Amino acid sequence: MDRHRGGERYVNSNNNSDPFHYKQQHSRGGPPSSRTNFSDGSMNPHPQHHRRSPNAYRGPHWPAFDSPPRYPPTDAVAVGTGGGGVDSERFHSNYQMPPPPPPLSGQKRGYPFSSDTSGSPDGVDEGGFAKLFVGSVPRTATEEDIRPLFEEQGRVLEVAFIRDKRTGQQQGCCFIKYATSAEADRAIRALHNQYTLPGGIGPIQVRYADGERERLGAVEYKLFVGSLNKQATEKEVEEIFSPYGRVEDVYLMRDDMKQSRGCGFVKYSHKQMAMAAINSLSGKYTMRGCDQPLTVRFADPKRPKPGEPRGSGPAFGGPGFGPRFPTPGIRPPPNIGEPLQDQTGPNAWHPMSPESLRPISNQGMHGFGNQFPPRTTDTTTPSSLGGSFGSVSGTGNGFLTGLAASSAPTSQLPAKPLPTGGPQISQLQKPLQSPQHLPSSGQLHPPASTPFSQGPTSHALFRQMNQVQISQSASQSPFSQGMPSQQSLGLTWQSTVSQPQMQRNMSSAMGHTPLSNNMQLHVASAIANQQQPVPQHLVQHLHQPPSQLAQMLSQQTQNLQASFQSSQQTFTQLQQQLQLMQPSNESSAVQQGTQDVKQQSPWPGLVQQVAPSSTAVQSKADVVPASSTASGMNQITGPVKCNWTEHTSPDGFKYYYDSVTGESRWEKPEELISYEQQQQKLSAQQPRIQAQPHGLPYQQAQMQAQLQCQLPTYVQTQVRPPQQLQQASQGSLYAVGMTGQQPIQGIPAAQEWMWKNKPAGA
DNA sequence: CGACGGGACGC
DNA sequence: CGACGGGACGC
Repeated sequence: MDRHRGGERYVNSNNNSDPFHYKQQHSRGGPPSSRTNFSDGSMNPHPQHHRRSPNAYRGPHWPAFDSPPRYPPTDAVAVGTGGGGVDSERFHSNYQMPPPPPPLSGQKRGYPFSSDTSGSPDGVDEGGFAKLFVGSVPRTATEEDIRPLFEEQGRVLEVAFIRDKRTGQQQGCCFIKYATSAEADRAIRALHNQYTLPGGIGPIQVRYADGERERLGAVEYKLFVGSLNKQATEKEVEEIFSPYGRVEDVYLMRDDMKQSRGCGFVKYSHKQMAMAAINSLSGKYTMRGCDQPLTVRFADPKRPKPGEPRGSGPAFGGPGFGPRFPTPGIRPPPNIGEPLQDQTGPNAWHPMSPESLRPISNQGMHGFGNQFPPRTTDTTTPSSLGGSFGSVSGTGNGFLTGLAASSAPTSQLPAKPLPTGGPQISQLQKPLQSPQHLPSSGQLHPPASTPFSQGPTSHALFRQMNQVQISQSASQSPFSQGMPSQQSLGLTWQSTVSQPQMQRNMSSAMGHTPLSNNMQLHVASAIANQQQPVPQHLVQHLHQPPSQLAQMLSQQTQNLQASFQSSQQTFTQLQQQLQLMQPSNESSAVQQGTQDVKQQSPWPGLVQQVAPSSTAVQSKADVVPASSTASGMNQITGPVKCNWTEHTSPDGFKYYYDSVTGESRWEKPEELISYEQQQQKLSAQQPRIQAQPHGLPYQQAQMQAQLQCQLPTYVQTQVRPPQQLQQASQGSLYAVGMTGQQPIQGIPAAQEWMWKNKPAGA
């Protein structure tokens, strides 16, 4: 059980085995009717093992369908160790439907982009609902035990226990119908493997019911990845692929001994992401310790195993080859070879905004572009979907995530991840990899959630935060163990501290910047894997009263936040610049491919912008506690910065989002306008410092390596010559995000370190 | 150079 | 009735 990692993988899912004991049947859950009382979020009727921070969203108030919640309500509660009381008794079978999500505020046309899979404006999915399958439900559970929990995440239309047809006894699982996939998604993220019902043996499993994904038009793009380092973990693989889009799932093929076979599968929710990954990685990226580059191509349809009819099986498209259309209605582009632009996206909406397509289009053809047979090219999707998918889900997590996210302005999808310096980098840069990835990844998913930070974003955040807890409680997860590397610098200290606090800070600090998603995720994972070196200064204080310690941490957190903020800003800016620059090379860039784009990437700009900001931050980073977040940010941003970023809605309309305030509008904000003008001037003045394609990365690598060995992440952002600032900021990101880095000196993570640093050809 | 898991899926 | 058998890109 290590897999299961969907969007947020590595949640250490302990799939305990089933608890089928208990009996007692119960209410059926028809549509809710009367009212209830769980007005107070606090009423966490289900205390118990892993309850994550209690109601992220409580009660009647609907969390998220509105504007981006800036500060997720994390009343973080201690990690549930043992929850106690159970007030389930308080519930009676009456439930009140939470009020429908409030209308979007401030948006002209309501939801510019629906957050649900189908893309329907009213937020209702196909058939008006999205059904989830929930496993590990104690047989004794009643609707009262379940519904409130799920209602925290969305409008629950129905709760239906699966029971033995004959005996009527519950089977330990149930179906939950949500009004939309966005809500279902949220529930998955928030609850899957994260909450153990009273009487339950393990955390509930929450995922789409068999066939739901297909029914909802979801599609996944599965890539086969070969030539992986056999020591690599799912997480590491994810990191390599995340620059091209949110990685929905990573599955490594292992032998009986659980040894990796050196190959596996990576899933994305959009073809563009998959193609970008193929074009950028296949044959070009070599994992540390490997002597040959990765092979990345669309996966063949899964070979159906006898007797594995579960799930919708081949919903359409069957395992083999059938129609390869993602969704019934949508058909793939005529020519397969033609990558780019097809909107074959699973979802109906036109996947990427025009701009987004631009970059991507470049990828279409490149060295390996044609590695994959035509068929796979676009089809893959369906088939994989149908074939393996019905049952796939495991993860629960992500799935529709991608879809939901897609609603977001995937606009910048394409931007190619400035992936590794070039085709043949690798070994040395290995560590670098990540940093490079990050930026792009930000572009990939982020924007998505940004505007509507509600759904995905905030949830993701939550989930991540929650996971932290989980991971901690389940610190022995296979993942955390084998990944010394994860404890990337500095972050470790958090372990000692109060998670809640940390979470709160973090969440408030990073909640909405477009690029922040990733960071959150990484940060969370980093935190989750703490358990190791604790910075000296912290150690010294360990004997202090908790309160003080907490405070200290709090401060550090702030510092961290500052760093993040600046990093985020940096990337945001980067992103902006990218946008600015791209227009110029529209299609002309097509044949140039990745590399070129890379060069264009705003390194220069970054430097300029970042410099001032980082500087500002520095001073504060170390000392200033609280206020640093807000003020620091502004300062960071200084004159050169603008929180507004332009995005394109699925329907092609541009809109603007303020990463700081969370505000979004259709009209272009003055600030942005002037900001852009400013930028143009700058870029005009400073021609681009052509970062040597390979050179830069390498430098970064070194620098990072050094930094990593010395300071805690947040400190890294500090002082450094402007020129290096960019690196510094990246370094911090990297540190945070990357797991695969070199271990901190003196703390050799034995094997990991070994293999990672193993000479390439070795 | 490898190729598909994860518990469970009603009315 | 149940699921076997066949099978495959490009490097």
